[in-house]
Amino acid sequence: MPRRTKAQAEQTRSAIIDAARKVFGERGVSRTTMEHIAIKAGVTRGAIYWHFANKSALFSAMRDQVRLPLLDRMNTVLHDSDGDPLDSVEHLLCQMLDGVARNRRTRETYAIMTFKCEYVAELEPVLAQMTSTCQEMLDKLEEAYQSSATRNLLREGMAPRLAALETFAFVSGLMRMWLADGRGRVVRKQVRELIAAHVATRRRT
Amino acid sequence: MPRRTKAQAEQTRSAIIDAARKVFGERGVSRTTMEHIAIKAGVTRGAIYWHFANKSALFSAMRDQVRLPLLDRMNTVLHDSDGDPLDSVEHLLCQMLDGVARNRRTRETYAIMTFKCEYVAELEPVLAQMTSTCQEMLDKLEEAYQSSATRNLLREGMAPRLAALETFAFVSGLMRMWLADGRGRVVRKQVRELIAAHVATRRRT
DNA sequence: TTATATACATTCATTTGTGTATGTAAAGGA
DNA sequence: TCCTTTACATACACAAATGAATGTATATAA
Repeated sequence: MPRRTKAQAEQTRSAIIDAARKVFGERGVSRTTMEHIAIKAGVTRGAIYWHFANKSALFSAMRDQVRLPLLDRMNTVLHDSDGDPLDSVEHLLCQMLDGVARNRRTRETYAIMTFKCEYVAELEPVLAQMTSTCQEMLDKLEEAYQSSATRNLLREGMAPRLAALETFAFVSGLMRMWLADGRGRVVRKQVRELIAAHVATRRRT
Repeated sequence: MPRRTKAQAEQTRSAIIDAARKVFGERGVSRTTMEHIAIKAGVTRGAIYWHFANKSALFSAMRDQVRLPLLDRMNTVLHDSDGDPLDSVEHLLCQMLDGVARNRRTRETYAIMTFKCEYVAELEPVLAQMTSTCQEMLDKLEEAYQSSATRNLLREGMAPRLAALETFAFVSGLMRMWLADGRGRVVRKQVRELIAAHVATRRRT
């Protein structure tokens, strides 16, 4: 095997991440071996250990591929303070679910993070990080609801903080249902309606 | 070690399950060894293999300790057709979250099922079972909302099916948040209000 | 009372995975 | 052109972990 150029190396690196995502999805994170990933990627374990310190580093790399774009979108969508904040919330939720629906990489990664890994030991910090991301989104949501309350757009008697918590619980659960739905399509076809219905409960009548 | 009587055997069996729950919670399911469990339970692996075929059988036994009671409560609470169905729903949701809050066994088991196990291979059927349980609850919820619509108690323009799906997503996410909250108490203190607020969005004004 | 099944403990063979160490050939810089 | 570094492949040592096999003493049924 000749030594590869830098561009080729970058390509194998991403091939390794792709392979990891597939195998993680099939066998679960803890049951997949570096060897499994190597075979799927068409390299040897040596190559993987060259690019990543260990399995959890590889896991993190995979996760970052979807985490960072999400953070971007969250900030973008919830921060255009011109229109109706409730529209922004609805738009964000649709974007999030749409991203999962349309982008295979995103979908598979979320499925792994939800059903195919254990948040202990080296992955415990990941859980903490997720918690802080959630906290951030919670705050953003509360802001949006607060802002819509100020503009007299929020349903009366609805506390922004509680509304934000409820919305967050809703998307969190919805995402989970979507992923678990498999080929059932029970949830997937109605996602848009569901989100609209949810946000509608926030709108002043 | 003398041979134990049947009652004693039953006691060791449940001690093994208790130990498994603890170790699963600490190290995650796939990283816990039969040896770990055995040590925690004060027995040897031989004892565990006598009572359970393997780790996933042990996992199932642990799970059944909380799953079966839940099914009972679901049927009980959502089936007393005298009162306001919306009250029944609210009561059920409170019961579910309360169960997790009050009963350590329930709480730890749910935490394991949510964050500390991978639904692949032998645990794949577990996921399928969970899906069917969810389906059942969804149907029950839809029934309740349908019934409250018939009695003119449901908010106008709210479709029972969508409302049920949204409620389910809500509890599902709420449970997850509750479990992830750890000692933060951000969510836990407001659970009752949250549930009340959620069900309030269903009530006709 | 005796035989048998029970409820474990102990031991063993085998597999499997990890991390590292070492090998290697070509890329890239001087 | 030559030397160093890169990007891997190969090989090795070590540490679990599993499940089965075997041992054993006693409940328990007949």
